[in-house]
Amino acid sequence: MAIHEQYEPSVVEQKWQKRWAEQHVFRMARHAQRKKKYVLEMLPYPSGHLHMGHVRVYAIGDVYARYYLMQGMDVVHPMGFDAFGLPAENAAIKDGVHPATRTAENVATFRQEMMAMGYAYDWQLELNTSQAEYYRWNQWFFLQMRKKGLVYRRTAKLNWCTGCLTVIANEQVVEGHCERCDSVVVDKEMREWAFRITRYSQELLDALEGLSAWPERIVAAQRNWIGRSEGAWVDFAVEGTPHNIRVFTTRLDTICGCTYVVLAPEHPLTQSLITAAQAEKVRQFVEKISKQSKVERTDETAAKEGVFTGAYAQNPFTRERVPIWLANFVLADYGTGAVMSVPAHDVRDFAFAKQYGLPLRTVIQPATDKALEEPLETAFVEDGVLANSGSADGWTSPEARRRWGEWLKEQKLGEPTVTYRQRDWGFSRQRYWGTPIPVVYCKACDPTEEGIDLEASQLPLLLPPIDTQAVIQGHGEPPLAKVPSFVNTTCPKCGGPARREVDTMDTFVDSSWYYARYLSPGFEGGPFELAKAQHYLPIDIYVGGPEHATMHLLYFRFWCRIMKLLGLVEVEEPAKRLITQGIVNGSDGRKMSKRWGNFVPPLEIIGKYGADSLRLFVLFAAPPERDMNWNNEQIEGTYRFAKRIWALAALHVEKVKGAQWTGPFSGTALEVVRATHKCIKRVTQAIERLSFNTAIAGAMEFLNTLYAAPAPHTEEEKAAMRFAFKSLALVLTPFAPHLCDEIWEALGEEGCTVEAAWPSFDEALVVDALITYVVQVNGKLRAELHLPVEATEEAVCEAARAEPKVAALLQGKTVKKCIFVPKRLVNFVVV
RNA sequence: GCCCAGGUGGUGGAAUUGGUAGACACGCUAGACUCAGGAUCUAGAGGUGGAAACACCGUGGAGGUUCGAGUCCUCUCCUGGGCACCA
Repeated sequence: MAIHEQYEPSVVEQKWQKRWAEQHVFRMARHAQRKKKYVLEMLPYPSGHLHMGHVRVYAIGDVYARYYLMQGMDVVHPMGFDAFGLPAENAAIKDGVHPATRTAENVATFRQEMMAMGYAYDWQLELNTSQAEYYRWNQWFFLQMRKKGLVYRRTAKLNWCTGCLTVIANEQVVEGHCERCDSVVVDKEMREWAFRITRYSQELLDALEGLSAWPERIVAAQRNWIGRSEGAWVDFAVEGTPHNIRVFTTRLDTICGCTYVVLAPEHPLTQSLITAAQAEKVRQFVEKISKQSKVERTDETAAKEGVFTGAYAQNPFTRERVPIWLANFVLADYGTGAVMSVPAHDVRDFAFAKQYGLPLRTVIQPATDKALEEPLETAFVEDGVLANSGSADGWTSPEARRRWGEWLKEQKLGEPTVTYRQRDWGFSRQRYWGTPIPVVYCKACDPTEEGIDLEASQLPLLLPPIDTQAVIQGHGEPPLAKVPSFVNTTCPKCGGPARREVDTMDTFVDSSWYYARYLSPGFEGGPFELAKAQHYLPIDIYVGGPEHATMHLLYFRFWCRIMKLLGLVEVEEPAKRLITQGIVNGSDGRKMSKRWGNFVPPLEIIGKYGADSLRLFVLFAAPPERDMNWNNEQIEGTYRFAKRIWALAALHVEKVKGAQWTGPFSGTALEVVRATHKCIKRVTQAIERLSFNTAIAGAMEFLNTLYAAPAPHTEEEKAAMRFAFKSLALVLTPFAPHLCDEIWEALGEEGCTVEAAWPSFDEALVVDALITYVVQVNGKLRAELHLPVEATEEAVCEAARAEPKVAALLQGKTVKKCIFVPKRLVNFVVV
């Protein structure tokens, strides 16, 4: 369309989307000799349609992809689909449509809607995790990791989601509910497969230090999640038996104040400790607790309950005899499943001791203040100075922990140690629509069901075709168990009859390494081409939601280490810089959802205002990392901005497109040139510091200046205006690419904006000829001066004093001091 | 309880290093154009007082440092998020 016609976004946008695709503008290695830049947004699950959250993340990534292209880099910017997963399977339960069919439809829709947004993707790199050419490498990784002892099968009380009807990982449980579907999560004793991510707990923690370009909140969330805790284990001998109770404590300094020990009811020693007198009480207690779910048990408001076992242990420090109790608040799977209780110096122990009438002993006194008042009204939990602790009296808490830790080790009674809150990553899912686990069970070769690995040559192990309605029913049984042709197989070892594993893998496995596969998506000789990975990794900028802080973002850091261990990559950390975008809420501030009737489909907005205006809106309304609300009036505002650019271009472009001016600019032309340089500087720096909203504001301000400028008449003025429009098209193209390319073309320029160089600015022209000086008297604003840039300090102060208002205030006073800030202000300090 | 973000007009948000608080935009008001509405353009606008000039007050609250504080320090309140009977 011609620029003098009315602005019609759909026409402009389709034209340029087609042209970009035809000319392969965004193809990886199009300029292979350039420095690489890998810009990536987290790959989406293809649900029905793109929503505003997607529009926002991809718009953020797109700004950088286009910006770095123009900065002369070889930009990789791929997109793909996290296509396995529950929603498609849940839909199949309802309507019997095979997940593969539905997923294919959804992928097509997603791709089409993304294209309508004009994102700068290299679609040649597209990948789909539900395709065998992708998931076969999940299976390959599984086999490699098994060889390294990083995968194992275990029986445990697992998190069973009552909605998804599958086991889920610890990371996916939020306050006792499923992170995905919000259903209640219950305990279920099951066998499952797990990755030994805890082997890397310390490394994952240490390396957080190096992630300086990750948001602090994500780093902090991971640190919390890993939950490193320094302390010591100590063995308490059980009186009259050969057993020891091993406790874990972070407060070894308080050990002389230990007046009882407590075991988790599930502790392996529990049964052997019970005395006849207490047997019935203990049995009832254990039964009661075993019926409670993890959620009930770990609810802090729940009553602390316990029971005396009848047995005693010996404190290895004081040689005292202390009773052994069981209690609901002691967790079997943290530390050693047993604690030493020091009621005087631990809030929880204090409450428990009061409740059951157990004794307290104060062994720590505040370092500075006077001694604690007895009896204690609350536990004193801070570090201090030891008391009532024999020869250790007077030591400080840290000193006691260190010295006693050494002593324990010498005596072989204990040892300083570190525990972590993080658990191994259980990845078995009792679902169909995921990667089959390449393992079989053979009664003859593998009686304990550890699983026998397939040979690498037997991969991929394909998901079998199924009668959807018969197999996917949502009853909580693994659907694959209902497919005899899949289940029944032969043992790779003995050739006898065997059964296949029927669980599939967590989809977080898929997203743990996809970023490496993008670089060579069709590669068949391994998960990816090593040379490509070496050249393009790590990801330079990774954009995605903060909700993945302790799930995907932790798993993919783990997996990167696995890939390094396997010699596949050289880097340890997958992503240098992380940007976590805020949520797009509805206009009422609530989560955008059909339920609240505040849902705005992007496609509708594209149809009404165009993709450029939508991109401008999501980037202008708030800084990328902050939450924002959709606003029907603000989108009108960005649309108006787009129309104003178009209208002014229509007015001038034809007249100025051939204008040439080599000499220095002057008069109104110079003002236009200065405004242009100012705009380039502002936008460039704003992009660099992730402040896209102010980048757009800078362009808006520039446009307002151009509106206010007189229409160009002379060749000089025309050349200045041409320069202004060229620059505007270049700096705004990361935000509104279609519109900018149209203007670029109307100006008679070749190709498209992303193939042009990012404009540079002249620092000398960024400063106005006249500087506004603020004149203060005692720090209060009293006058404004407009003086030439070259005015000296003396001249400025002189002019300031001459201002009538200032002169009046200085009348009869002594100027103690005169503060001069170049190009900014003068402040007279008077008394 | 611990950790992380935040708190600025009617609204979304600006304010690299302490230096004109409120850029830019929405909404609003007035005017122009129009038969009219919409669109568009022009102008106005933190609050209080005042016809105006102008004055005073103003970045959750209280102190402090400084010629000068949204910005730095101390304490405190509130909102959102993460972790947690974690020994």
